[in-house]
Amino acid sequence: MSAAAESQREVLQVGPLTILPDENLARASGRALMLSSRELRLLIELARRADRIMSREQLYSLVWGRELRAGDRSVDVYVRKLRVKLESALPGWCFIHTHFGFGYRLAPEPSQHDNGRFTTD
Amino acid sequence: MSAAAESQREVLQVGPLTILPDENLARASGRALMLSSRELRLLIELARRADRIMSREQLYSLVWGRELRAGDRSVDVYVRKLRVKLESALPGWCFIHTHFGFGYRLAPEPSQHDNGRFTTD
DNA sequence: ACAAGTTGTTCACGCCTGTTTCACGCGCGG
DNA sequence: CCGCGCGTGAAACAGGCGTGAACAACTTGT
Repeated sequence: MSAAAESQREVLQVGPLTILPDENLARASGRALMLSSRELRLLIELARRADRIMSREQLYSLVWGRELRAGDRSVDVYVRKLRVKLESALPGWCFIHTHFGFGYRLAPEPSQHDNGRFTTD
Repeated sequence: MSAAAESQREVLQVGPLTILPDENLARASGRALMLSSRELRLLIELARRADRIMSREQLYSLVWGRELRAGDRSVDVYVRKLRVKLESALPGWCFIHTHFGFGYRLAPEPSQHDNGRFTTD
């Protein structure tokens, strides 16, 4: 890889999360996360479409590279693995939000998930 | 993703509300709302005819895809659910207005509950 | 090649959310 | 004051999703 390719390196910033796909690495407030290959890949694909709802079919296709079979819960399982590690690394933050019947959405939010209740005082 | 496909996407703007039917998502001042399938669908159909009075029969037909049966209060129930979540996300705004005997109308208005209402105990 | 640890996949149980329906009471309009 | 439309809470039901664990596949060290 040349210096030109280096300058193109993708850097995904999601709140206190920094994801470097080309380095196979994600950092939480600077500290490297210990993610497996699939976990990181899922986080990357979620982060590339941050704040957008991604269906299980889309995520499976992006991460596993093939079509999701009916009844396959792989995405759910890896979403959980990610949630556990992210919660462990950044307590008080909520990143992966479930949209019932649709899929998941990545967005950095404080644990108070009372969607839109602000004290403007 | 081409620019052509992107330009076809429906975007409904209702005051501080942004509704993206193709993404199954609605935002309040940029923040994603947590709406169920039916709630979102109802909001979409209301927003597509914003500022127009929609009868329960019309709304039910658009959202549920079949004819409203006599005595069915489903539309009322979901209007309430939407009102609660919208009020929670955007305090001080009133979006769904009741037209007695006719139906509902979606329009962004500041909540002006100071017009002559007092508690006489 | 074998053992041990790690990662990936599948399964089943049950909670929790969403949907439908019902009932009660208030309010609007006549 | 009366009647019906509407607001509202909650029960009942269904199924999507969270979760732990067993099992398989892969990696690493000796």
